[in-house]
Amino acid sequence: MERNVVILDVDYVTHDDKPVVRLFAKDGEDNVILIDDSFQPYLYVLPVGFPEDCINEINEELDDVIVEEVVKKDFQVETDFIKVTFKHPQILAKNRDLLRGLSEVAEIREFDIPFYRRYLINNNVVPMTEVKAVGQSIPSFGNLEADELGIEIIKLEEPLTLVKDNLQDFRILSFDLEVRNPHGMPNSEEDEIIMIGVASNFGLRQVISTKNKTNPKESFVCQVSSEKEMIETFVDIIRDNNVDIIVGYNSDNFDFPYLKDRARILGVDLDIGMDGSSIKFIRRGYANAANIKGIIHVDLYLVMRRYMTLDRYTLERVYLELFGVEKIDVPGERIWEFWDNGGEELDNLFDYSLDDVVATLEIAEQTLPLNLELTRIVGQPLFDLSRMATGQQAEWFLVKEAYWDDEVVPNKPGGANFAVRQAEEDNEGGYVKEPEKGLHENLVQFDFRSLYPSIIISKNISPDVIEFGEVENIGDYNIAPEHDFKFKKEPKGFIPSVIAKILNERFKIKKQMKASTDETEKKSLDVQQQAIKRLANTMYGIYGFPRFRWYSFECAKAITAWGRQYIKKSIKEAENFGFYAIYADTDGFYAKYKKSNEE
DNA sequence: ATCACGCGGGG
DNA sequence: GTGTACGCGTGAT
Repeated sequence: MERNVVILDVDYVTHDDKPVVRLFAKDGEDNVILIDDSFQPYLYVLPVGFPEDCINEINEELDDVIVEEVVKKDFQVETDFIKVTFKHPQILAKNRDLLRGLSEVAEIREFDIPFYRRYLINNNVVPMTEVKAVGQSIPSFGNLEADELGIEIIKLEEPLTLVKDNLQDFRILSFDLEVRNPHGMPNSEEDEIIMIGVASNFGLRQVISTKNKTNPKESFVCQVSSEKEMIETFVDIIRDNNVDIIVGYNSDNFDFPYLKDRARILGVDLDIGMDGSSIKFIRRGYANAANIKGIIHVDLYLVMRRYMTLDRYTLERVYLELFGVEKIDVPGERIWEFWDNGGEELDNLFDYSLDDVVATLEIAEQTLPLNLELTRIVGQPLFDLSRMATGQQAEWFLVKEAYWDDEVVPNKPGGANFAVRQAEEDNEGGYVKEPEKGLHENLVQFDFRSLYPSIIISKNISPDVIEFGEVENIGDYNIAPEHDFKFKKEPKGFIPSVIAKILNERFKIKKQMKASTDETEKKSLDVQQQAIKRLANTMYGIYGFPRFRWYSFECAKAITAWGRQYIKKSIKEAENFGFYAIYADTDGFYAKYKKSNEE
């Protein structure tokens, strides 16, 4: 059978000792899980000497692996690698150190790329796009029973093919808890949930509570008899409304953990996952991320920290910044009093609860389009992408590009290397001319368009074309000011070529945008080009952070050195025409016109 | 200066 | 889960 579905998320499970990728997808109101058991984990080994010697050594040490010689590019140079394919990602992880320690092994590569991410990249499966799935509909898989869960399970028989990639109409639901906490911060063991606010982009506006407004007739409150019923009602709302994306504000750290604790205490099942599973908390560094299989949970707090630069990121502050409107505010430590006192105060608390959850929804509607575009460009799930730093987004984009370029990706800098790098002085950054005090009138403004990306492309700044040794013909190189780092003019470096490619894509989109007469399409194209711009601008940052794969302090220094040279040169040039810069920063300056005989 | 530590958001 | 945030301000040394 074949069926067009939208890919929402991905994971893998172990079935008969084999890793099986599961793609959580939707076809309208139908939940579909696609099963693919055809993909196997692998890593690359760089041999010390003859590949055969290395292959023999690996075969002696490891059972149940496929060992083969392959030619891949390493910093653009065709290189003999050995590809080692394992039966399971965990077996790969277990044998990494052993492989690294072998005498014929110089280096291991691509050993730390999560299995599901490798799957998406290598199979060109892009989350939040519509694809055609060809396979066999099966009644059950592992502990999944299709009828029982009300889903369809399709075992894939052919590679997925893209149908549509600019989908926008996802069903978004926001939620927010209010808690009765008279003794400081809420404690889930003692403090009950008193309200659950829900709002959606398909018209839902509701607060579930055990109390009601003074005038229940014209009320948005859904009154229930207990906290337990409150949670059950919330679960039903999620189940019944075919939700694609659930959003909250700080919901990774507060709402979902709290909800899960209370549900456990009250004996409520939170089995809202497409596979019948409950909310799970995935460790990400020191923080947890709340995950529901088949429903994408986006914590907007994390998104907003990347989306805009503010001194604080409270819901109120972010909302004010985005919409210029003050929200209703109830101080957290007084919520319990409003609840207990009832009357007008309780009415206000209900209004506050609804206001919060509606604000959260509005923020989602404002910011998710960009993140959907980034998801499709980067090629990793929205759940992951919304929790990545921009540098990580750029890195996973590059990992994908590297695969299709036949490049083996560099390892993350680490270990002893890391300490040395960290000790290095900070990169100088852009040129800043402190603004002159006073009120300036009749200023002219000058700035470079995407200065750093342009420099990376025009000077071919890339770790794979940097030359540290003596060179024969200096004319074959771009020489960075101040530091004299040498970059080959040919061939084009990996990162410059990737940036050139996406900026070209951006150019095409902007042209389409201008030509388009459809407002919705225009808007969507605009978001696409913004997403690309963000990614291109982040590439510079990739060079400057010591824990990224393409870290290169030399490249980072060369970019800013050229940047300073360009801006200073422009200021000087402007002076020749009688313009005097009163303030400059990195890629632009403000100047005023002065007559030649004036001071 | 340098370092270790802890915080953010949420109620 | 082929894993272990991050960047900044504070107060102590």
